[in-house]
Amino acid sequence: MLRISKLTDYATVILAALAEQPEHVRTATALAEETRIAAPTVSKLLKQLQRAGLVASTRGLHGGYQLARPATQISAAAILDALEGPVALTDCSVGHGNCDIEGTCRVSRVWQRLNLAIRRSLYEVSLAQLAGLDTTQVRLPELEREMQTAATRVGPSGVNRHE
Amino acid sequence: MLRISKLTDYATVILAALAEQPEHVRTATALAEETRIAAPTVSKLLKQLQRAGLVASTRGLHGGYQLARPATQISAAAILDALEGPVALTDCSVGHGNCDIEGTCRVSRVWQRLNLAIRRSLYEVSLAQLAGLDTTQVRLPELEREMQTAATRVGPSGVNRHE
DNA sequence: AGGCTATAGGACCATTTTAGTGCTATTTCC
DNA sequence: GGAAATAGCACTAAAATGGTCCTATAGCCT
Repeated sequence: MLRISKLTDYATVILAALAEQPEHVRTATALAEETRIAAPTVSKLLKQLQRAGLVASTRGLHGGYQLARPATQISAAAILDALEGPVALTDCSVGHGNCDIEGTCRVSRVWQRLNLAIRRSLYEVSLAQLAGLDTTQVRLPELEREMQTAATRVGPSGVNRHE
Repeated sequence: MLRISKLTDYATVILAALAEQPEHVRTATALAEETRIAAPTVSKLLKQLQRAGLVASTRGLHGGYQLARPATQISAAAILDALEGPVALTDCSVGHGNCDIEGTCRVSRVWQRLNLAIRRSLYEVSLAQLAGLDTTQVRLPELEREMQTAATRVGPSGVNRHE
C-alpha cells in the first residue's frame, strides 16, 4: 500500500517523454505510440495535466502538448497533486463530522508529521530527475546508504514496470 | 491520495489504546467500546495484527489482546506492513508481465528512491510516538521548520479524525 | 464433563474508487 | 468550409475497500 495510482504512473511516463524534447510539440496519439499507453488514456491524462498547469496545449491543426515549464521545475509532488489531489495519509481530513474520539485522539499529530515528511520528499524530486535527465543532483543524500541496506527487505516493490 | 486506508487508521487507534496499558489484557469488545469503533471491525483488525506479530492474544475465558512488544519497538512501517503489505509506490512491482517500455523506462529508479525515503520516515516513527506516549524523541528533526511553512498549503489534510 | 467466553479463520456482500471508453463541442490551420 | 487537433463531460466495467457474519477452536470454571 501507500501506492500511487496506475494513472499517475502513466502520467509520469508521459511527462518524462515530453521532458526529453521540451520544445517539440507532440499530439496525444503520438505520445500514446511513444509510451505504448492506450490513446484515450493518454488523451485523458494530458487534459488533466493541462488543467493543472503542468503541460501547455495548442489546439487545432498541428496542435499538441509540451511541458508548461522546465522539467527541473516540476516536482513529483506537483504531479501527484495534479492527478490525485493533495497527499493526505488519513481520510479524516475530508471530515464528515462523525468522529467520536476526536477529543481524546492523540494519534493525529504524528500522522501529520509523517505526512509532511513524505510530502517533503516528493517536493525535492523533480521531473527531470524522474526522467533521468538530471543525474547530477538527486537531493536525497541520506538515502543513498539506506538504498543498499533496505534493498533486501523492500523486495521487488521498487522495481517498476510501466505498461 | 497517498493515503492509508481507514482500517489502518483504526488499527493505529486500537494499538494506541493498547499501548497505554501494555500489561493489561483486554478483549476485542472492550477495545471496541474504548475506541468507539464497530466491534466486528475491531475483532478483524486484532486478528490481523496478531498474525503480523504486533499483538499477542490469549484465548478462552479471561482472554484478550495486548501488545506483543513495547510500543517503542513497533514502527509505523510495521503497522502499515501488517495491514496493507509492504509500501510500493507503483503497482508495477506486482508485475503481470505486460510492460512494453520496460527496457527504455528510466522513471523507475527515482520512484524507488522516493519509496525508500517514505519508508525510512515510517521506520523512524514508533507506536509510542504515534500514541503520544514518547514525546521526548520524535526523530524527524528536519521537519520541524517545514511544519510551520507547509501548514498553509497542506490545509486540513493533517487534521485527523477517527470514527 | 460440560458449558461459557473468548479468539481464529474464513466466506461473504455492499459500497466506493479506479480504470478505461465514448461522445460532443471547440479551436486552428489549410 | 473541412480536416485535425484539444476540451470537457458522461458513462460503464472492474477492482479494491469496508464491513458483517458464521463456524471452529481454545481455555477457564463449576
